[in-house]
Amino acid sequence: MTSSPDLLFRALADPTRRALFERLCLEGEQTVGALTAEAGISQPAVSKHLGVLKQAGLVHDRHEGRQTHYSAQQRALAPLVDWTGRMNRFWEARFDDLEDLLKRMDQ
Amino acid sequence: MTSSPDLLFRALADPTRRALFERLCLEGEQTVGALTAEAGISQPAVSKHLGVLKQAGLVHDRHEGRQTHYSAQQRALAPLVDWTGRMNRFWEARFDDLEDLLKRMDQ
DNA sequence: CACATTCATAACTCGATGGTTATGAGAAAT
DNA sequence: ATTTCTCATAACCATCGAGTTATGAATGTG
Repeated sequence: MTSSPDLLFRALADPTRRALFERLCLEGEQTVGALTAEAGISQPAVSKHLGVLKQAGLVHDRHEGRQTHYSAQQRALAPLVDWTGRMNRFWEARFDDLEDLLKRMDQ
Repeated sequence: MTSSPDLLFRALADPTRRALFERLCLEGEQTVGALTAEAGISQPAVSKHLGVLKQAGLVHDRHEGRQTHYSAQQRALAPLVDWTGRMNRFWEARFDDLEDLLKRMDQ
């Protein structure tokens, strides 16, 4: 039972994969060939990385003729944002508590 | 030159490590012994994970007598939040462009 | 001092993972 | 029909990483 943040963190842990995702985010849809041209690794390696990203829901593929276009699915980052939010909420909560404490001590 | 988000993603990619960090975030400072008691793995394994988290700046350790207390450094998540923000900003930008386009088409 | 406790490090094992080359499937071009 | 192009998959290899046990260093305790 691999939870949702787990797949995301694992997929984005690899720098090559993150670079691919960033390119798709910043430059929009790209073919495998275009991605391979700048990735510095072989085409099969790129395809495998794209497969991992796809399984994590981070990218979407569209087949057109004999080439495949990949695009970023930024919505998939939501669980990641939620997670960091949950981890920070408690920091803020404690901060608020501290503020309250200081206020009460001040009176 | 491992960049900042890289260390963070890699550190948080492991579920055991993420669980440790979550515990420190939610329950506050803990000794290695306390963490080991619930981690389901050996003490050396926990120590190693804490070492990785520490190197990523996600936790801070405080030595007191013969035990070490670890606590979460939630501020370290900032680069991660920034990164997701950068990846999403473009999504919003495109969304805005689309909205603009639709408005212009409407007139 | 001798012993116990707490943690970190060393040495090792083993499965996961990222890379490669080879090849096949499908679509386009000649 | 044959060839070419684009991508995915298979098979393999090397490295990495997470776990283990064993042990040492440092601190407290009898």
